Amino acid sequence: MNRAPLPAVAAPAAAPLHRQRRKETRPQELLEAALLLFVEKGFAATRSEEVAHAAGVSKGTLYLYYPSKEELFKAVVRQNMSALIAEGIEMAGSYAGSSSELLVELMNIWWQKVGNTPAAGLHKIVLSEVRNFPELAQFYADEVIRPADLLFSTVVQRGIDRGEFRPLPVHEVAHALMAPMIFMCLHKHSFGACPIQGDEVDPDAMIRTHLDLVLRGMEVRPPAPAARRPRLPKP
Amino acid sequence: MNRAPLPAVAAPAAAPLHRQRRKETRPQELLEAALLLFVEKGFAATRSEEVAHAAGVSKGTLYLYYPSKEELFKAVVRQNMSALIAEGIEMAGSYAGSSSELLVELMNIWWQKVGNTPAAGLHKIVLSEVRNFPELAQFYADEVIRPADLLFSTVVQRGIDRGEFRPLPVHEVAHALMAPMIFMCLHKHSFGACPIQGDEVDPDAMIRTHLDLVLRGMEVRPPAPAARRPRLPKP
Amino acid sequence: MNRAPLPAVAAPAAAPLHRQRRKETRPQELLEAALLLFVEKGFAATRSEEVAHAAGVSKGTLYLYYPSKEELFKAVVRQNMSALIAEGIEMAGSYAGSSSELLVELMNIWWQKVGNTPAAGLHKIVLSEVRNFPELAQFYADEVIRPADLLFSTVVQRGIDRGEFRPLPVHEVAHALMAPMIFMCLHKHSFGACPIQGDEVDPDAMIRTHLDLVLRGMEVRPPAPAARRPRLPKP
Amino acid sequence: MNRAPLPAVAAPAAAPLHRQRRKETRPQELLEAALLLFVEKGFAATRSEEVAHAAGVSKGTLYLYYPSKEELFKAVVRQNMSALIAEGIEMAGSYAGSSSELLVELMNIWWQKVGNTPAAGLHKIVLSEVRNFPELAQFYADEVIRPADLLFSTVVQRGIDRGEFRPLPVHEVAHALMAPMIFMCLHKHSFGACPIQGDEVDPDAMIRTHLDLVLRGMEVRPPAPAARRPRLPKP
DNA sequence: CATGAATGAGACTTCATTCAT
DNA sequence: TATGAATGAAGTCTCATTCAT
Repeated sequence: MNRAPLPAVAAPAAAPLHRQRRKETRPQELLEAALLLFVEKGFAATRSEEVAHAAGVSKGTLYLYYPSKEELFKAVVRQNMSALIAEGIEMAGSYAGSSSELLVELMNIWWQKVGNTPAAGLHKIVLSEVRNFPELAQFYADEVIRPADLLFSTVVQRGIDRGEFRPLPVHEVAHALMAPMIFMCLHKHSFGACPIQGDEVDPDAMIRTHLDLVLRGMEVRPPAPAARRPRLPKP
Repeated sequence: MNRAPLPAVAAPAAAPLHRQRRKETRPQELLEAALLLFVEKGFAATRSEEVAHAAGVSKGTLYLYYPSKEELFKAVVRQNMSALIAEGIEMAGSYAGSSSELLVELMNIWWQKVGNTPAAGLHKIVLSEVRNFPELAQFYADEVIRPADLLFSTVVQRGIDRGEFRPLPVHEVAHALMAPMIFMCLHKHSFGACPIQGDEVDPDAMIRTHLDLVLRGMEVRPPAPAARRPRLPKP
Repeated sequence: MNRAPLPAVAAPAAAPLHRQRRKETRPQELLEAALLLFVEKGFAATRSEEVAHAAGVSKGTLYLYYPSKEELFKAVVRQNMSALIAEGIEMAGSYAGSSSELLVELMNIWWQKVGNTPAAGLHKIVLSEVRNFPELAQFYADEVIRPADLLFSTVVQRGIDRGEFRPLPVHEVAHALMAPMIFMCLHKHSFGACPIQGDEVDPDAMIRTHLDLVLRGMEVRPPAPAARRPRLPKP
Repeated sequence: MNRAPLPAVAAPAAAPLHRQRRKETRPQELLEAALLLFVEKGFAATRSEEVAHAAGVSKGTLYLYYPSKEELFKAVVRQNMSALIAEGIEMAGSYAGSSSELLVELMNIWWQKVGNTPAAGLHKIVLSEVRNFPELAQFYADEVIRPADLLFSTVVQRGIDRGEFRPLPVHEVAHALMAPMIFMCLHKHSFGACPIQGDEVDPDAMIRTHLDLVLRGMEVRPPAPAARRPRLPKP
């Protein structure tokens, strides 16, 4: 594949300072470099030497902190995962406004703090690599999917309880709410990063429309005349 | 990574017809085997010998038809791409019912003929590998994204023109409609394929809910009292 | 250590014949090359590429036949081991002469067929590497040490039974008989292979003397006057 | 190979005396640790960090005393070599008893002071590594083999001169006497250190038998009737 | 003196690709 | 055409050695 002579994605400002000791900050620097490269090129196409170089250290140093490329990968996932969760949880609790507004707020913040962050690319790597790292699947489900599901389900239920939303299957709604957000993350770090003619997707506009549609669709109002409503497929 | 001794994903059903299998179908068989394996393990983790073996031929034969693994990969993408598009286009035109019903129908069929097909996994590989195969980006945009966008945009516009839907930004709506479908495809071929405790997502239920919400959100109806409607974020 | 640019210990007569297919003979050739190199330099100091080169093939080919350097090593031991055993067993049986003569005969043949063979060097590698390959210990004990012990013990017992030898602890005698033989093998492939001033050990003369002494010491004769016999240490 | 996380074979018994341990003894401690580890795992499989750790110092400190692992190895050999020789020489001279008794005494003491000592393992490493350290060969021959040969040859000659032993080739007899001793040392540090089923060799019993046989074989007595003596092989 | 973080040459191993049969 | 043995570039990882602190 592409094999530029060590791109030095984030080459250290001052190269001459060789052999500086920074045991405390090294893991973090390596993790950041690795996140960027894994997201950009995928796990297999990222050489461990590239990661080291991008973090401003030599090949050997990487292995001082992570015993293998696989472990480095998992560490990247774990680190960013925890961050992801922390974000979501801390904002869930005591909200006074309407549930619609809370949802908009949540989505909004999530997009700002996660979706627009390099960590958003994490979804892409995990998606690409779960089959090769089966242990990540459960981890991701426990640490990301379920908590997020819980968060949104709770808010949706709150809206139903308060009479803001019509009765709805909360988990499915939660998924329907999140799916386009995740989708945009994935897009941003795949097609979105390539120079494509005529495919300008504006994430913000898309998300705004998505919320506009779905929130309206959740409102408590008399359904449209039966004749006009299409029959939804049953599995 | 996992390196089972050549799992023979689709071992030649009928070996007895010694090297007399129709040579015309070789490329097709190779592409099918490759699709399955690329989807399952990713591009890099799939060995060309595995593909050959799964297609019932020897390693050398693969190179008789495709000059490299990269070309094989692109051929897989191209072949399945075309199929994807063909499906959608052919049904768009002459539909008599309501636009809502048409959308439901389209989604429905797409899910049947694409989403539930191994070809759906294509999205996953392309997503994972575009950055390593920049040429695929434009190709994918031209062959998949834009046509699909066009298809859905047209139907949405039709609905607006016929007074079924309220005025809406058609492209964004098209994306909002498709995103959860694509998302489900991706999920199915990543997390969905792993044995996870407590993450049972039912694609059909989710999609039904998604359509229910969005179609309702598109309907022409007096908006909710201004006070209750949350302010949507502006970029 | 020494890093000559691929010594080609036994470089193939005709180098130009690249890519000749010899699936049948390859394992044997590799094993022979490996035996020589392992004996000469030890396991760790032998690069797998050297072995391949000495066998006239490329690095990759080695791994077509043996999955790792460790497995290659074990295969070398196993192969030569079996040979060793076969030699010993086949000569044990029906001997008509005196037990002394039989012992001399056995030692003689063993030295011709094993001691003077590259396989003799096997003792050295195994000795050097057992601690790193614990599984070899049992293997070697079962396949080499015990059978050899049995062979010699049987002959010694035969001699005692026939009144040729005085009553003796057969196992200890067996070991005392073999030890100098093994020692010579080890010497031959270590110091013996180095150009040393003033250490000319003549294996044959040494072995002849060893047998002369020990066989005489086993004979049935009135012991020397008690006064002259030294007290042997008791553990 | 085996790569336990630094077993600390001889971890510093008393750590509290912070970096105040007598600097004079450092080299000695390093040599001892190195001897143990080299004997146990071989030269290549012993990491210099392990040696340092076992001696209770850091990796860097090792290099303050020995410029390289090779030099450390040679120092280990040299140091222990001298010890070996010193032992033997000092007792040879003024002995009053019979030569048989002197030999038994020598063997006895050697086994106590060398054979049962970690230094005995030295034979193993040197044997394994001479070919990689050619300079050691001459050194070892000069410092160990020749002096030992001289020592034993002298005693044998003394026995012949005094009419205790029959005329014999003294050097060969010296070798025949030593071989089983060396052999037992080697065994002790290779197979002897592995848990093997059914190969219980008792070094003391074996050595006792060896001496019993050989000393008897050396006695001045009428040879057995010519007819019964086997013809020894001539080279 | 001592430390231990950092380095980088070098070893093992994989696998896409070639080519004699 | 088809095969599969053979190749060798390239990647992962180790560890002897260095050197800033």
